[in-house]
Amino acid sequence: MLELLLAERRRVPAIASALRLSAAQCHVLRLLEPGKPLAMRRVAEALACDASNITGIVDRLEARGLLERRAAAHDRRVRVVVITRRGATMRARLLARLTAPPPAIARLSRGEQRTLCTILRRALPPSQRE
Amino acid sequence: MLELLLAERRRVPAIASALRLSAAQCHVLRLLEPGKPLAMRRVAEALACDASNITGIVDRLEARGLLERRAAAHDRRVRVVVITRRGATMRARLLARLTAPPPAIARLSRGEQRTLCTILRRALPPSQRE
DNA sequence: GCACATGCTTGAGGTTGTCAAGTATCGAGT
DNA sequence: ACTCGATACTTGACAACCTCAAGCATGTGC
Repeated sequence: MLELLLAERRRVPAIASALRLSAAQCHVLRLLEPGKPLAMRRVAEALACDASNITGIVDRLEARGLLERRAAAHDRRVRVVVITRRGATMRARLLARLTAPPPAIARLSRGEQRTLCTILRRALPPSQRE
Repeated sequence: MLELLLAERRRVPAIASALRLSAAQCHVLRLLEPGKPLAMRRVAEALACDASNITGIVDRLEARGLLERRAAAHDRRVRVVVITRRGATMRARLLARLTAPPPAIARLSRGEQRTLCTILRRALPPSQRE
């Protein structure tokens, strides 16, 4: 019944292409809080895809100067990824558009939005609460 | 805030690959109610992508015997797509899994599920109500 | 030190997506 | 009837994403 709501799925690629990004690149940028390096392994887990995939995605983001690869101090096998200044401003623009309520939500009343929020928050596993 | 809930996005590809399908192929199958031919143009609109894309997707679904291309009676330019018997059973299995409540929803109480339903239903444009 | 696991990269192969160009058909205006 | 423009589909070239298998460097446990 409500899986129809997943028609919202089109929104992410649309926002992405407006910023000259792809959906996968958006997810990586979203993960990278400025100043917080992240091992590529963690990125692969977050995207739930093969590690070899991340190599290419990070390659393209790095080529555009949005992030950097660095060596990890504790383990020389792992490469961490850090967002650059340019990447951070891009990320801010991205997040602004992602969190802007889509038209489907805007159609709801203020009260409905609030109850929707609290219900959905309860549906999230406790680890992911922000 | 609740765009985090779109982490559910991973569910469709997962269900798809379990049935040896891809996400795009799932969407096409979902569109094709048995006995109701659909012009490829309409499929492209529903998927919000280029028409040339549909050619390949339909090619692969047709090669697996899940649907058929036919000529349209009223306009010889258009090709309509019809789901086959095999495609219909595949579609039934697909829909069963898609509409099954994901774990995030199952965590909610019965009453919360009901109010969630009614709110989301109001968020859908009236044309899409089922 | 050795065997094994782990993190990343590379290469091949398949699917999805874009765009541009081409063919066939339709519809309207002349 | 004829032409012109729009529409429906296909094809080809190219890029991105995805998986798998293989390879290299590094850590870890015996």
